[in-house]
Amino acid sequence: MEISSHQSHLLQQLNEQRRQDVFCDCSILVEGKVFKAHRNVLFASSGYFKMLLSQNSKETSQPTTATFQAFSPDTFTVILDFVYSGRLSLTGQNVIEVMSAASFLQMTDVISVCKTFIKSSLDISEKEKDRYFSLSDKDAHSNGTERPSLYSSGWQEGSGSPHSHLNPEQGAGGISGKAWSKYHYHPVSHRNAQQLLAKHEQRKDAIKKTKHLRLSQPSDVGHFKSSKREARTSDSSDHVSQSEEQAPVDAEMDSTPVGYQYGQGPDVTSRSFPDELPRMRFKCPYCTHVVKRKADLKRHLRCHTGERPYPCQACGKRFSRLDHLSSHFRTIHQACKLICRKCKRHVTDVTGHVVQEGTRRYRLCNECLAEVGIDSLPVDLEAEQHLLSSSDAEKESRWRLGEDENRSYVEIVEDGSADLVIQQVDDSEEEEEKERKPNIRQLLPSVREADTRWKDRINNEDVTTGRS
DNA sequence: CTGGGGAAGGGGCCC
DNA sequence: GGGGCCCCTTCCCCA
Repeated sequence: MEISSHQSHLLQQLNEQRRQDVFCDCSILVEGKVFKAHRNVLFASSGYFKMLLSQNSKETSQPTTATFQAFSPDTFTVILDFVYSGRLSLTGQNVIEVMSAASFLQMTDVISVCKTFIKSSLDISEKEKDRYFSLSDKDAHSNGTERPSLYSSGWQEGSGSPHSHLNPEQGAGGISGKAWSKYHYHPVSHRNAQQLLAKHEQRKDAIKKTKHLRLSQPSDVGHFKSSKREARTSDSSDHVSQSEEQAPVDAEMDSTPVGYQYGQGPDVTSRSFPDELPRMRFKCPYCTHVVKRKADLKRHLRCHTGERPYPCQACGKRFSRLDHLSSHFRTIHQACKLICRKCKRHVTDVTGHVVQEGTRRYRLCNECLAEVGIDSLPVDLEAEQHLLSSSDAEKESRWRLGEDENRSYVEIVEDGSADLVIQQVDDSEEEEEKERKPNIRQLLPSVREADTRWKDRINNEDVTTGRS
């Protein structure tokens, strides 16, 4: 017999304990503000905390503290409230930052909901846009910076609204479509929209600089990095929107944080400015980037969603693009570069050998090999490649490029957010440590030791052999 | 502290 | 539309 109210009651009790600071064994410092929480709850809710707390599990008697500057206290309040209530208070103004924080904290459900929220707001924007264009130009121009079409959806989850502690599919399905009518919207001004973007950019910078934390940032946050080009694009568009304030359509395109072109076809702006823009342009809904091809937009979107559907079979590192994975695999795991790692000289299969260190492979010339006196096993790539056709050597190598895994991954993760989930792989290779356990070097000196053991050995060998 | 090199990642574009 | 290549920038590590 199940008592349906038990879960919510339990959560309520935990939330109450949190508010009264009862049994709280974890302090989170966010830009100077201290949040109290329970380790168990954080562990169960966030991949990031799971990672952190599992590293600290041996010291359970000590209260755990974590420090963040990658997001604001307000944002963390939203996150923490969600953790303890299952209710996510999203608005058009905080959604980017919440998503960014959720990405940092590896809370895939929250990311999914944020993405759905943004996508749904696109629908709203589209409808509003239609209504907007149906209005007279006079109205549009008289509005100045406050454009009715610039609706971003504010969303407060109601009592009966979808619970966020559900899988991404449920989350997406529950919010879009019919359920969307449950949420109310409020207009966001042009200025707010720009502030939203600017704030997001600041947060991205902040996330980049979070290395001072006891825990450095998870690698998956990296997808929020913005390229210079993007920044330039953003700058230029800001300039346009400011200098051409009288051109509503253009300004709208530049300032709207959520564009209209999310897989919907050519940009409406090409209708207004046929001479200035190519006929087919696809605008990123998350930034001001515009591409010519839909496929390029799809590819570009991965840098916002953090989707990394291409895992490396050798080290588990995930990539957003297959060609990046291929490049990584060739460079790191196949020792394709015919250069001695130590002396940097060109080597061939005759003058050098491939050495395997963990999952990493590289080449050493025979001389350096002798110097090092390596007990790492030289890898006989020839024997391996003998089994392979030259064209498909890569895919058929001992480590495959993850076709099967990739397929299943894509099937499972249709919204791409689950790539933030920490995989439990017992390969302890250094890159993997960097990727999934970014703070482990600081928390576990032994890892650092293992990291440098190889270099120390080489150095020692240099000393003993009288070479420098 | 700084410069160089490697790796990663993003965009353009061709096939 | 996907795969792949090339180019570029950024970040990180190391000497």
